[in-house]
Amino acid sequence: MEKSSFFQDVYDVVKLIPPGRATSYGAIAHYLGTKSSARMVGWALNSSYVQDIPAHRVVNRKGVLTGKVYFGDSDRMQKLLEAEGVKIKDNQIENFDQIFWDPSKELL
DNA sequence: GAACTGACTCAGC
DNA sequence: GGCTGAGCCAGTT
Repeated sequence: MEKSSFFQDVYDVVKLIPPGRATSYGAIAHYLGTKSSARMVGWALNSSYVQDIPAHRVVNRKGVLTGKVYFGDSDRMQKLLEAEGVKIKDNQIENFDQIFWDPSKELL
């Protein structure tokens, strides 16, 4: 972990996401300084789903649970979010604008 | 060591 | 207004 991995930065930010909140790949990528690498953010989680990363709090810019299928069960990601008070409608987060957590603003 | 891929995002048509 | 194409970086093959 001492290795300066772009992934490690992603994990750290995702872990800092408070319960009941969610962020987007682009927001994390922007916080890291590279808005263009939004794909890497999601991919980072895919490569490290085995770790204690609350990846269920990370969704795409539309608030859709794009990676829910990677959790093994399609409903697993949704239930995790609902357990935190996040409303999910058709695999999409309701009031996403309200629960949206921007690391570049919250963490500063 | 080079090519491919990948849970996204933006812009153009 | 919805779909397609191109771009991004780093890990995997």
